[in-house]
Amino acid sequence: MTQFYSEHSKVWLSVDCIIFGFDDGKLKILIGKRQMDPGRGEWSLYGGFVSSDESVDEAASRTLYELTGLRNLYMRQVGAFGKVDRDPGERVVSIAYYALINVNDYEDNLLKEHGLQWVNIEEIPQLYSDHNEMVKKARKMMQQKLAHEPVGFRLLPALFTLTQLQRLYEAVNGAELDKRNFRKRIKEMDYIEKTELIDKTSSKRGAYLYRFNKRAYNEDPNFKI
Amino acid sequence: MTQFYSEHSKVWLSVDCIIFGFDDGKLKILIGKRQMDPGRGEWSLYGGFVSSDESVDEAASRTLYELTGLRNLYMRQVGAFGKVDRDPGERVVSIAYYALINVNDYEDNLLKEHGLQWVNIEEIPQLYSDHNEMVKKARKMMQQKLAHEPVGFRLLPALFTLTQLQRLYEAVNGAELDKRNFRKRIKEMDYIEKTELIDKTSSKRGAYLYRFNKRAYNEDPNFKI
DNA sequence: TCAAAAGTGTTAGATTTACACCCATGA
DNA sequence: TCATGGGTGTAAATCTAACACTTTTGA
Repeated sequence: MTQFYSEHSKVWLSVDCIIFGFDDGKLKILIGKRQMDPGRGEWSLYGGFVSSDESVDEAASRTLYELTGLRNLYMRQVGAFGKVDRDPGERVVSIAYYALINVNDYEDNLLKEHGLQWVNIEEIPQLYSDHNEMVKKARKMMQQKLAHEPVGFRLLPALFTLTQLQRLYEAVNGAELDKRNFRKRIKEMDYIEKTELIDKTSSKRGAYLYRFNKRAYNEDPNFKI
Repeated sequence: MTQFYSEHSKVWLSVDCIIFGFDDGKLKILIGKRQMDPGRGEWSLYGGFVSSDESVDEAASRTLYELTGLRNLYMRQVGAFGKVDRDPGERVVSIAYYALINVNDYEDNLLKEHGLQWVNIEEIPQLYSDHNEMVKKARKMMQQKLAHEPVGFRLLPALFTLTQLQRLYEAVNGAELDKRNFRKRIKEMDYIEKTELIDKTSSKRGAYLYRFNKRAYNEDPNFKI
């Protein structure tokens, strides 16, 4: 096992997940009270260790699955966090990932089971270790991503109104958008399809429901890179 | 030592460096033939192991210093590469970093000492393990960075001509730029200062030399983020 | 005197922003 | 009938892209 690199030291590798959700017009993440030492009781991201038979990406997927029961979530690596004493107990280097989920797909009983809750991104308390840094970087990367690729629908139900979509963009960017300009821009995106369905939950008149068309997106020449 | 996480397995952590330089109008990186097993003799990035008393960032700085003799290089993390079998010998997870250096600061004897050479970014051969992936991602990130922040001067001498700067942007973007539009854009950047010095090495008439003013950059309200 | 690189402005087109009113409905 | 959120177009301003000639000088 140690034939090549035995003179070097090994470290524990963990993954930590910044799980973004959108609810009540606000961008939120899932955090919980840490249930293990060191740091028991502190607010923390959900994480896990990378084991020897899985890649780091797989460890992140597995951790997300344990937490949400969902597979194939949209997930991107944020980066490695490797200060010597970032973990108060041992030398642990952590790779952070962010994921986008539709909060409706997330069952409330899982929140209790894992002792987690949704917290508004603007009101994150002090977190364990360097987790606040991770959240900050994840948020910046996610903002950047949303500005260039239509990943927003992953935070919404399969069918959504344009107002919902606009509120989502506003929450992520932290700035209000002009309704007419926003709709003009969406209309140019062939991969956001209007359906004939109408949502009446948020207005008397009702609003058309839209959906994301993945095929149209992949065929859009503007996004062939 | 293992009081908290002993049920989990540890891994070796390495850093790999994508060192960008600009010479002869071309964007290049430093690669060499690997001098250790496994993979001896294959083209490879320069790397090293993270030791127990240094952060991952420090390991990258140290590795860059060993290689170049330079400290405080511009350096950014590319990300963690963690496939199970990415290293043919052992489980090694690697954190890639890119760095920008002025090739004139790099002494040629170091090239020989480390068995390295500058290779045009468009002509990178097949590299050891997943190093080609690292280069690809590093290049994309560097492009992105250069498009939004004036980091280009780190690839140039302290004094440079506008033509040099333009060639640099062209090499990084892989596309030609219009000379007049480019110069107009540069003129608006107060942190790129014209000097009274003239460079005559590349033309009979001579071209004004410019320099980057860090203070002006930090005070530029457009870049307060 | 001429080859080679440096330097310089203007205009058309495209994109972005600002802005206000009518519609449909359930309470 | 009215309060609420849904839906729609135009014009000004800004930004981007295209484009060609003069200058300087060493060989």
